[in-house]
Amino acid sequence: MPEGHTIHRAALDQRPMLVGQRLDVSSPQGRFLEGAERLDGRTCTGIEAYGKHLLYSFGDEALHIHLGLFGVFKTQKCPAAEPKGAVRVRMKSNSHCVDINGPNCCEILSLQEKLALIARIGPDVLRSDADPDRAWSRISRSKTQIGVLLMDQSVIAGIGNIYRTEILWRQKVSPETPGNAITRETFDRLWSDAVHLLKIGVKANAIITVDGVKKARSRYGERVNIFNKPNCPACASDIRHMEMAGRRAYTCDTCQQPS
DNA sequence: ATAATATGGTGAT
DNA sequence: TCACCCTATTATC
Repeated sequence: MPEGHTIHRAALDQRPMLVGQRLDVSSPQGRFLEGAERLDGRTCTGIEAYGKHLLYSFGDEALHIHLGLFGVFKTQKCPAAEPKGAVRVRMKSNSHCVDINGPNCCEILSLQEKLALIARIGPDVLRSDADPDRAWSRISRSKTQIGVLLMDQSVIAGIGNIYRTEILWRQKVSPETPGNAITRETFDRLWSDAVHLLKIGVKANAIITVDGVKKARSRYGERVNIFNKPNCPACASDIRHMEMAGRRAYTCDTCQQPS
């Protein structure tokens, strides 16, 4: 589930459930007992997403959540059901209960640590305050392949493995193109398409990169163009895949040119 | 039914 | 380079 759209969607969903209320915070699984005790009974003052990170503010301190590969948020109305699975954190307001299972990262940050985290994350395509020039300056000066750069959260935040593959295919750019061979015009297209697609992702609460598809049926299915697919929907060529930034990237050598 | 795989990133080795 | 986090879907029998 978790590329940037999932986290921004969670922020939108959970704000009205938690913000402005005193929360009962616990760790049913037991691996966040100290942190839960520290936050228990305090008022949640805001929820903000930065790339794939979610920050629940409690005054100056913040609960920092990163879902990793298989962490999940589960929300329900009160009264809450028994915790299901390994619930690291449960936060209950008067009205709702939010459970977080299997996060990669679950910690309390001081104000200073929170600012440091935000500072090391690149511009987030889903944030209106994002500055694409920061990403452009990194990309245009780098010999690293664009497929690697798009996955580097310090260069550009929010894009994950599926969006990387799909954005490059839609914009007909080979993932193996060096960053410094990307023109400003091409970069602008990549950035705009990322913004466009992740916004759709927030709305649908799913990754959809095929124009005209509205609903998510299965995980891939008709929702993506070439990710995990054998053939290109545009030209029917074989889709080639390679390891890039530690994950499998896909490309169509006919449709996607180096630059 | 059970097994394999992955939309991610950190910290140890 | 690898273990970890331990969910959800997909693949295989």
